[in-house]
Amino acid sequence: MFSQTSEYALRAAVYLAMRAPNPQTAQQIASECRVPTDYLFKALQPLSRAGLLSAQRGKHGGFSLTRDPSEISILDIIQAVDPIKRIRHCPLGLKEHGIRLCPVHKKLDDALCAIEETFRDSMLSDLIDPTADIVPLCVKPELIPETALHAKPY
Amino acid sequence: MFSQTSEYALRAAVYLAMRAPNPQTAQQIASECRVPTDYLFKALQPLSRAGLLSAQRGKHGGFSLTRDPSEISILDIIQAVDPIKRIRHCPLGLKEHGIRLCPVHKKLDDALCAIEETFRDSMLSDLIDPTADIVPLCVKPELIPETALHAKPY
DNA sequence: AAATATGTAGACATCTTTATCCAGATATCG
DNA sequence: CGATATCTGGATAAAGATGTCTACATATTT
Repeated sequence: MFSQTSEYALRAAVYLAMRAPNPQTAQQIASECRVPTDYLFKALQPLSRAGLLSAQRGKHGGFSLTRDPSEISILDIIQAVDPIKRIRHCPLGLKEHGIRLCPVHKKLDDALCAIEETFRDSMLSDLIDPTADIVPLCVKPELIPETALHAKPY
Repeated sequence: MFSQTSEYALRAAVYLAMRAPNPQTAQQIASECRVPTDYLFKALQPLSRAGLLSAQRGKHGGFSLTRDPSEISILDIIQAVDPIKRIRHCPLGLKEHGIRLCPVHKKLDDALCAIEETFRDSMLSDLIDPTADIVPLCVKPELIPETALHAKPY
């Protein structure tokens, strides 16, 4: 339903949010998020192009979010990587009635619309609430390396 | 988001509902629903196997729904053709906490759940309400051949 | 400037989805 | 029974998604 690429991008974004504002290398992200390292670059490229994250080359480089996690939604990530294709015109391409959708496609589009709205209201910060008893990416709090948690930005 | 195959299957199901209980040939369905004829068979096979429609070979054969359109939901069609894959376990495969989902995947699964519920409540009969000013498949009422509309079952 | 750590980009491989083709099975009609 | 209409199922092709590999560009450190 949601593409593998969006799943990867979302994991990475959440991971970066957890460590914001410190940049994290592709190696780190890939390893913690269980994403194939080489493919991760592909998944992050659209996020970079959309201006959601910045990439820094060279030693102490890596990826970091360009905004506060409270200002980036799941929808931002999804739309950048693998946009939800709303149904705007009749998929049968009939011109008898152009814009208005028949009940079938209206229903399908309603579902897509609902997903958009749900994801629009879900900020990365909501997903990493430290008071919750489960932290994202299915890693227990005590498994997150102290060094990473308390790292200072360069 | 939804596969092409489900879209085709849904179109066919709605078309059959509009003409129920008369069987319609793949040719008719394909032509009216704008589905590649040869591919239509593939799309309908899972519906047939799920017992949602029955296929009759030979002259005056064709496909027909096995239940009243008011008792077949969009979800029935979707699940038969291209099931919605709910997120039941952590996609990262970590065993630290098995069943309960972290906030990220919980959110994604909530969206999938909402789709299921919406589609579960949408019956084919709802989509072909003759009092609506738009009939499904984006064909105007007057474009539906009289012969088809008033055909009697064999 | 050289060495090293990192992201970028394009080529390629593999798998899945979508689409096409065709020989065969089966039902109806005359 | 023979001819015709129709669905079935398997082979194959084309396109897109996913995954891997490698040469290269750029930033940091010494």
